[in-house]
Amino acid sequence: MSLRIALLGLLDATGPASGYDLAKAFEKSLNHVWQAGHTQIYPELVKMAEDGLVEVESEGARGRKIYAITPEGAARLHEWLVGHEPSVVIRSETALQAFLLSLLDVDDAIAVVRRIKADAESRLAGLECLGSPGSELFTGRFALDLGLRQARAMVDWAEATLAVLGERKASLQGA
Amino acid sequence: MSLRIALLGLLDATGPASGYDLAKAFEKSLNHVWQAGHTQIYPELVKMAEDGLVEVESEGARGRKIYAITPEGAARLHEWLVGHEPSVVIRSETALQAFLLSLLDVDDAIAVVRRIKADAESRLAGLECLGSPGSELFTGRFALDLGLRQARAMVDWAEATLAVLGERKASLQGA
DNA sequence: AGCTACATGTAAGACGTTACATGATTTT
DNA sequence: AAAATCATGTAACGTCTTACATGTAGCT
Repeated sequence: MSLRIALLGLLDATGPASGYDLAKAFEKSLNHVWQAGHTQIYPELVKMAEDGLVEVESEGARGRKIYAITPEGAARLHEWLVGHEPSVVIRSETALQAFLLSLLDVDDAIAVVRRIKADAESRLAGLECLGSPGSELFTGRFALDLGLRQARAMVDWAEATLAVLGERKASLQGA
Repeated sequence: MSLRIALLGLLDATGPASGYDLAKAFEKSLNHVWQAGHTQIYPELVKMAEDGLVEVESEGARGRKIYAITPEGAARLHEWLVGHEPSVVIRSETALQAFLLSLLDVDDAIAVVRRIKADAESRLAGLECLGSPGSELFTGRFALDLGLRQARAMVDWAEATLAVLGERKASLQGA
């Protein structure tokens, strides 16, 4: 369902586009929010066209098909955005690592948390770059801000956790 | 793959347990980290037993089967925890809503963000409750801290966004 | 006798990833 | 002429959800 919403949202925000364009848009603007490759996007667009949410506006060179959102599609999009209940389906491998951290000895745990921290920092840097002046964000300024806050929360967690693990290590060595 | 890890982690941390027990454990301790119902857990345990990662230690009343982690399973768990590269597969419906917020008029946007805020606050309250003294957290203190930070980041984002939207609304009315 | 909690499973379908496959146009 | 990019698709497989299905034990 949400893949449909993401596609409708992109079509609504940026105007008609091909599946190829939409796949590119996922890569460069939506990727910190939702992920999808072309193998998922192409069949979905066909189904959405069957359901009257989008239509092939024109066909270009190399079999290029330009899809446009229909009024029905726009209505569904609006409905979802306004009416969707926040459902927190969390499935984070990093959080799972964090959950099981106490099963590791201190040195392993420190190594794991350092890796998580480095990853979060590079993600943070990437997002900061996206938001820097000059970069065009047709939409998604709010989502970028959310992404930044979440990445910072992860970095902060890693730092706090490293501090705790460092203390634990020191007290073990003292013993 | 990660479902296996979560199950191995629970078995390693708390000792032998039935599929039923593990499903309960998911509900009450892992649910803010990974989610899985019994229909996913039971078949997975069978496959894991075939792969030698767990074994049926004993059978109790009502067809109850107690699974225990094998040395092989413990080795795989350790390997994953230490070696797993952080892969950020983000698929957050809330972030998608945030991304498309500018497609809504200001009042709708405010309503959506308020709902997100309320949801994040109740999640935060639930986590704070889990962490309160007296509650037994056999493992997962670090994951709880991470969850708290992420929930707080969401609440902060909602507040900041509401402030921006409020200003936007005021300037529209002034015009 | 009926209700609740325990305990396990199957099956259909939605959603997602990886690998495979094809061909047109543009650039080097 | 070769390579890169554009552009679309299918198939197999794995994961996850929802609905269905079954039976036991304890409590009231």
